[in-house]
Amino acid sequence: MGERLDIHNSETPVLCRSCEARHRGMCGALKPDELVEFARHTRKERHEHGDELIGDSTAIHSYANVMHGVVKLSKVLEDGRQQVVGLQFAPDFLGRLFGRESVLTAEAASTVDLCVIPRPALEQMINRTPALERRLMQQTLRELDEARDWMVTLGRKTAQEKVASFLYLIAMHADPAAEPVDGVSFELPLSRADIADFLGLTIETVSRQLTKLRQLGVVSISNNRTVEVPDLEVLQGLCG
Amino acid sequence: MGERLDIHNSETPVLCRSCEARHRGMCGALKPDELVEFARHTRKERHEHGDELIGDSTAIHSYANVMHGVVKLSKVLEDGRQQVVGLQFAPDFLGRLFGRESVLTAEAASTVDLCVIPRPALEQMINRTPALERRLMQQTLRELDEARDWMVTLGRKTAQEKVASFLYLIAMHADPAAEPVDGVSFELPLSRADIADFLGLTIETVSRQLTKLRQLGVVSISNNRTVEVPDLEVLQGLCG
DNA sequence: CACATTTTTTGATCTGAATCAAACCGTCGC
DNA sequence: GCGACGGTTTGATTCAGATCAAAAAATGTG
Repeated sequence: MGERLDIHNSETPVLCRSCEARHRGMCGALKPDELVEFARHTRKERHEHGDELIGDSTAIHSYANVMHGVVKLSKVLEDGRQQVVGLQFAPDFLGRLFGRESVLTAEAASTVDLCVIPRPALEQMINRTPALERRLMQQTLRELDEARDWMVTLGRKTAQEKVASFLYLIAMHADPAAEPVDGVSFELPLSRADIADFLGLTIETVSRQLTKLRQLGVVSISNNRTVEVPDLEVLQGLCG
Repeated sequence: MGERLDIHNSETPVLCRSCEARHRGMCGALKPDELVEFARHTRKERHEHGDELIGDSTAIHSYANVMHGVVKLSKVLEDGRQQVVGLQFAPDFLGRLFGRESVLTAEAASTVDLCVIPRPALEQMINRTPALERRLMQQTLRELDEARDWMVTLGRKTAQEKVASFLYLIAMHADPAAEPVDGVSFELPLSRADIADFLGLTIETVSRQLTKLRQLGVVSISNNRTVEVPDLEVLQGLCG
């Protein structure tokens, strides 16, 4: 667990020092010299809300770490029906390893800072650094767990439970340290339309359920975006 | 692609010679001597339809390859609502790598043959054999892709499309070589109740939609289990 | 084989969420 | 300040799929 010993090492690239990926993300697997090598290939990119980061069926030329913001992963049926299949927060890894082309669309749900690395550079690094591959494996397994949890929500929960589950998910990501006992406050990273696409509902139903949760005193919402949850345990109780 | 050159090598363990995992599964990553080493730790197990292979919230002591049959992965909410979150066919890998305890239930959906390996043995092998870890990574990524595809089905498709998608999924697994142009015939590995839990529907709705597909001439079903699809392309067209 | 049990199908009715429609509310530019 | 415009909320109605109920078919059993 001595991974942080080198934080004050002058060799650590400046940009990496405050990066979440360095601590909790994939770069935590890298030794100082490996990190320097890694940073030689990366570039920082800022994207605004709505920007498409990866297009469906486009060739995969690069990967990235989410440094800040929220990325929305989604799929669409030919007739336009859309389903959000994942949300990525800092310090998640972005991109489909070993894939020929992307099978989904990635879009900036908020202002997003990415640390982008070209595909060949990362793949060489993975081949040389087992610890890095292991980290990425663990993140992939976590994403699989999350996807399966969400399948339960999509397949078996009521609209009310879905909306509560969504708020709970965001609350936990906004403040991962929060105990369910505490109250928390956070900004919704998604519009009602995106929330609906995440939950397999319509905009109207999402709105109605939010209203209902407000009436129950489970949450209060200001400016359509700022959510306050006085008691996370109550919210959790409504998740089904 | 010379992986099969050693098939006639007398060193290849007898049980492995006809095993799908040896060819398309994780054991394809092993060199002959590694395979021998691997086989020293494994045991073959047969389970009957309905047997619980892994219990929710139980410690993970071993992993396995599915040699034959279908395994159903599912999750339940406290009040008993159930969602099937995955199906594993030969030669899929079974078990949550690096996890402390299982977050789901695995159950034999048919008679299932497993090649079981104790957790420490596999983990040591992974640490010594990068190619093995890579294979498992690829399988995990594939499972993640499948989970996300299924999220679209659960969140955005109609009952008819869900049932068609399920039949199409099974048809493709029953005969992976089949072109969508051909017709195929296969046995359903799941009961109506399991299908309903997979699709987020009720038994009655599944039954009604199957009847409707039969009336449309898209499938014909005998003995409740044997399905014939005269034209896979038509079925695919109904998947949404 | 007859009988009991489980699984599946079919039918009638109900309901939660979708759809259709309109009002409301920032906020942005002029 | 005003109107225009996207996003959100609220209301009325419809409908797909759930629920309740029972018949029919498959499966097991002495």
